[in-house]
Order: sequence, then structure tokens, then C-alpha cells
Amino acid sequence: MEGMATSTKASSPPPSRRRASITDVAKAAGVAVGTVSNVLNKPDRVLPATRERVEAAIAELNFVRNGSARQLRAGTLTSVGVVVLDLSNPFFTDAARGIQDRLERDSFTLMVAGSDEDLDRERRYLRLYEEHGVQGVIVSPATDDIDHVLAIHERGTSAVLLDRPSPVPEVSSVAVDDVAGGRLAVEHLLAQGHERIAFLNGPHTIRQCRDRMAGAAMALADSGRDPGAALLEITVPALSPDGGEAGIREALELAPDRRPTAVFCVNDLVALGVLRTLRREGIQVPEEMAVVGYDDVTFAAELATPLTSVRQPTVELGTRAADLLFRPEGAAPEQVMFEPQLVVRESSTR
Amino acid sequence: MEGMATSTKASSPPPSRRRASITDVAKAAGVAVGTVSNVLNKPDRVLPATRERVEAAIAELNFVRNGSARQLRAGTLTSVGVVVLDLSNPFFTDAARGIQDRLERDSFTLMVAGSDEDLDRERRYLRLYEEHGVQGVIVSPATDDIDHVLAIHERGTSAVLLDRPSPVPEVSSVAVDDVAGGRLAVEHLLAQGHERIAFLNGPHTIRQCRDRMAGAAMALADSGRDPGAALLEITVPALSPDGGEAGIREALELAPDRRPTAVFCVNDLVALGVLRTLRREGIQVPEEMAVVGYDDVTFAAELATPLTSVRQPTVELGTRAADLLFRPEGAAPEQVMFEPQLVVRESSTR
DNA sequence: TCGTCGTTTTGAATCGGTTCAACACTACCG
DNA sequence: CGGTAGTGTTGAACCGATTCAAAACGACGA
Repeated sequence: MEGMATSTKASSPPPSRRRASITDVAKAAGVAVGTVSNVLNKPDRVLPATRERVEAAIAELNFVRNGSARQLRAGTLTSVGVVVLDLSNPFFTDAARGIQDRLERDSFTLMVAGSDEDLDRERRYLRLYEEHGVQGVIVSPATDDIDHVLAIHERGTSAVLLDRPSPVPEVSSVAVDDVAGGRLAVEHLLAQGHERIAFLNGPHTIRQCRDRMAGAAMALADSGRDPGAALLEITVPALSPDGGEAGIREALELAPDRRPTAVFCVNDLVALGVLRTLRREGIQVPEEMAVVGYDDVTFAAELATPLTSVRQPTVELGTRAADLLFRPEGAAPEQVMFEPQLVVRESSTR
Repeated sequence: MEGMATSTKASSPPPSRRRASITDVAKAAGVAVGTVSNVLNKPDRVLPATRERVEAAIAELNFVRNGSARQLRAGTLTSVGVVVLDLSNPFFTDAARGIQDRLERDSFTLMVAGSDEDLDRERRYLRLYEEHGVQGVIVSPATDDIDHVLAIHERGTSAVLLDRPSPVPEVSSVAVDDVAGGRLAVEHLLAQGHERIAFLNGPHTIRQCRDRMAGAAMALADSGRDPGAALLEITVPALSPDGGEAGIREALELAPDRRPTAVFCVNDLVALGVLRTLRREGIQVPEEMAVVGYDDVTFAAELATPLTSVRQPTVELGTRAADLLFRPEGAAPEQVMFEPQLVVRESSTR
């Protein structure tokens, strides 16, 4: 059985005396607090002999500097907070990787949190970061409501929007053109001769979902078709493989003459669930059902049926966001927009 | 071309007046600082009329409480820090998901960082967390050196080791038996008739890698074979698809009579790279080369050749770690050990 | 009108660091 | 021998919140 586990216990009370403070260290070393502080921050201002005594006291007392006090007085902290929509989506972890790579150079530390597309959680994390005085935040917003992000910027903490264009010129943003992405996918499916296309999409509160839908509809309109008739939008319960499974099952239940011959999935995780379900149901891809995903994650090319997908420059999205976070004083904010790219594979070509 | 981007700039200096403090708010609302603090923390102690005035002042001044000062005085913070080996490995993000799910119930906030298997980075993040007074830390250590984690525990911040058994009884840990996992994989390959097996492994500084190797060697020894002859360990340059590609190429360069007929990969990302490379080279899986992975990530079952993999109870690993982080005072620490499970698919069965 | 009791509000003390002007000490020069 | 410069060290003030004893206030009964 999965999850079978053995567990051994031990008995011992947790240690919990008060943490040593800088005053304790000073006392133990027989110096003033200012000297201890200097040992910590500008060691070369202190005579080696004194420094050694202080360091010995630090080790002896197991002293760890209290970051809150330090920061309260000194003001600065070299960390950056990131909030992404979904920590289990490779798209966002790859972007986080890009951010980290870039910030590492300046020895910033990076803290990441996932909002799970929940505005409240997004707000909570941002507030936590701000209250603790991070140098900057990078956010991929869950909804259109980004007043709280703009507010952070107004209060003087730099902020960059990730995977969404900024509605105001003062805040930098890094995004990929999702309208173009949706259009690319659907134009491709039309070119392959499909006339009834399902779009397994997430909720329209998420801008990416809305834009990709808009792009899809534009592709149809441009080709002279009626989007209402040719495109069936199905909202999946979650942007995950299980969500994809639920969505494709809904499509399969339709009467044969209304059933789509192609599915466009709002991301590759959803597409993965679709492929899994189609295989279980014995439906051939792409013969009976074409599939297109979004994000072109690592494994897309290696699937049973290699997945056609819209590729985004993920890591670069992150590095660019990090670059925009700290600009020379007075440098103008930028709105960067990347172009997506369709990677055609077997899952959509007859 | 990928990465083509347009960028628009705007010009406006970033706003940067001093942030409003609680004293400013008190002044603006015509009350004492204590009252403002009460509005923030125990609103029902304050008359509605007063509260409204204070809230108006807060909104007016765009006031955000300074978390450092708050914490310095009050001592407590409801957040937890996590450091994992690799943020781009689904294994760890799934575990993080488990942690988050559990901690959310008690409205803790979670900060995650990736050490990229680097001890220094691990230390830096842990120190940052500790200095800022998180309530607890969950770490999957990069190396055997975990003195710094034990030290954190001794200083009174609860700590749980993730994906590694604790060497001391005072610290809780949650792990999966990697020796058993390595053994399962290799026993399976032997049962399939393979006599020359390559193990694409990571560096032995990582315990998981060492243990899986030990398990693999034990499987061979138990079957009466000479591990040195039947098992070829290849150290990959990175625990990623690209690392897997490099590793398998090394194996393929061997003379035909020494070339392995099966590969066991230390994780599924590595296996993905192996499958990709074998396909490009036109080598049939499993006929010419059997492949076994580790972790059983979401996409393992949906690959061109469904991947045999060792499954770990990932999410549960996380929830359990979170459970162990905060126990009733005096509750004994626990060492939880889960058993892995081999999921056999086509990539290893003739 | 006065005393009592319960509710609100006040503001000084406090948390643990960093900062910096002032001080101590030594070395060197005229 | 006095003056000056340079190096190390000191310790009080400060950052911005929370806490809590004390003060202020209001309602009510005697």
C-alpha cells in the first residue's frame, strides 16, 4: 500500500532558553555592544585580539543576530519576494529559476510563494513580504485586481509584474502575448482542417485565460467562421491533469455531430490529462482528436504522442523580470512583451 | 526567433518618500499610538467611532505596518521557511504543495527557496529564515553536513528534515527508504534478464544518490552477482534532462560487449533526457535498452514509452513534515520512513 | 452631589540591533 | 614637552511597533 510508513519516536523536551542577544555577547566578551556590532559588520575596524574574544563569545553563546532588530534600525534587507500562480506548474518554476539565476549575481536571496490563483493568498504573501521589508517583489497576479501591487510600488518597494502587461506606465512588467498564442494554436488547428474545436480553459478571472480565448476567437473570426459555432469553451475545474481529464470528458459526452475534433488546452498540464484520458478511452490522437497544449514544458516532446504546444521564453521571462526590478535610479520602467511560438508535433498533424 | 520582444518605456521618477509609521497615523487621527496598535490588533477594544477615524488615517497615509518592529517587540511570526534541493524538480514542488496544504489550515505562510544542491546556499537561506524569526524550517539537506540544521533546532526554532532520516533523535524527519528504492529498481531489471546495468546517478554527497546506489549494489550482491561487474555507475553532470543526455551518451560510447542493456536513472528528469536521447539515436526502448526512473512524476505514464519508475508518496511526505513541525509541547520527535513502490510500465518490460 | 465600577484611551518602557559623536590611547613631530 | 593625527572603543540615541499600568471618562446608584 502506498504511504505505508514506519515511525520511531524518541523522548526529550525541546530546548527553549532565551536566545542570546548582542548585549549578552558584549558582556561575555567584556566589550561594548558597538564593538560586537562592528565585529559583525565591519570586522576590519576591530583589533584582531578583540575580534577573537568577541567571536569566541558568539560561538560560546550560540548567538544568532536578530534580523528584525537589525533591519528595523538599518532598514535594508537583500531579499526579493516572488508570488506565482502555481508552484506545481513548470512554467512558473522555470521562471523562478530565471529570476534566481539573475539575482544570485548580486547575492540577493529569493523567497517564493504560490497563490494557487487565489487573490487573498496573493495579497497575504505580498503583505508579508512588504512588512518584512524585501527590496522588491515580482508577482504574477491571480486576477485583474492589481491595486495592491501598484500600492506596493507607490510605497517605494519596487515591483514587477510577471506574465502580465502592466496597466500603468510606472510599473514594469514582463509578459508574453497570450492573444497571439491563442491565435497561433487555433489557426494551426484550422489549417489542419478542424471545424469544431474545444478550448479547455481556466476561469476568465485569469488574464492569461481570457487573452488566449480572445486570440482563439480572433483566429476564427479572421477566417470568416462564427466563433460561437466553431469554438466550444469548456472551463476546467483546475489547471492540472485532473482538470484536463474532467474537461475532455465533458467534451466527449457531446452528441457525435457536435463533438469537437480538436482540443486546445490552456496549458500542458491540462493537455497531459487530456492525452491520458483519450488513451484510456481508446481514442486516437491525432486521428480522432487533435491536441494542442501551451507552455511547451520539458516533457512535451517526449510524450506518447509528442505534443504540439505554444512555447514561451520561460527562463528569459524570469531573468528579464529580475533585471527590471532594480534599475539605476531614475531609469524608466519598461513593459516587455515577448512573442510566443508554436511548436508543431504529432498530436495535431494528421 | 524565440525571445523576440518589444519593449516600451515610460518616464517618471519612482516615488520614494518615507513610509508612514504608526506615530504618523496616530498624529493624523488625533489619538495615541497605543490606540492605533489596538485598532490593528484588537479592534473590539476600540470604540467604533475612534476606529473609523484611525482607519481613515491609515488609508489616507497608505500605512503598512513595519513587520520588523512588530516582530521585534511581539516576538512571534506565523511563517515557515522551506529549503529544497531543486525547485524545478516536481518531486520537491509536490512536497512543498503538501506542506502548504497542511500549514494553510493554521494560516501559516510558507516561503520556499531552492538550494540547487549547494550547501552554502542552503546555509544562507536557513540563516535568513532564522534571523527573521520564522516559526519553523523544513529542509531537504544538500549534503551530510546538517550541523547547521541541528543548531537551529537547539536555538529553539523547530526544524524538520525532509527526504532524509535524522541522525539524531531530537530532530524529526520524514524520508523515503532510498536503499529499498534502489534495490526495487535493480531487482526488477535483473528479473527482466539484464546482466549489465548502468546507474545514472548524482554525486554521492547527496544522500539519496548514495542510498539508491547502495540499494542497487545490494540487489546485485543478493543475487550472487559481482556488483562491480554488473553495475556501471555514471555520475551525471546535473540532475536534469540534459544531465541524463550526457550520462546516457557516455554509456553508449562503450564497446558493444560492455555496453549496458538497461539504465536506472536517479530521477525521472534524468530518465526523460535518456529517453529523448535514445529516441534521437534510434535505439528501441525497452528492446535495446530498458529504462527505469525514480519519483514517478505526473508525466511518467504518458511518455512515448511509459516509464517504469519508483514511486514515492510525495505530497504525503510534505503534509507529514508539516505535521511534525508543530507538535504539542513535550511531544516526542519522530522519524518517519515511508516505503517506496515500483510502478512497472513498458520502458522496462520486454 | 459623590463614589464606584467598567470601559476606553494614553504614553512611557521595551524588544535587539546599528549608528555615530565623543573619548581614550598611542605614535609621531616640531 | 605640548600638539596633532590616527586608530580602536564606547555607549546613548534611535528604528517602529507592542504592552500594560495608570489616567480619563461615562454611567449608575446611593
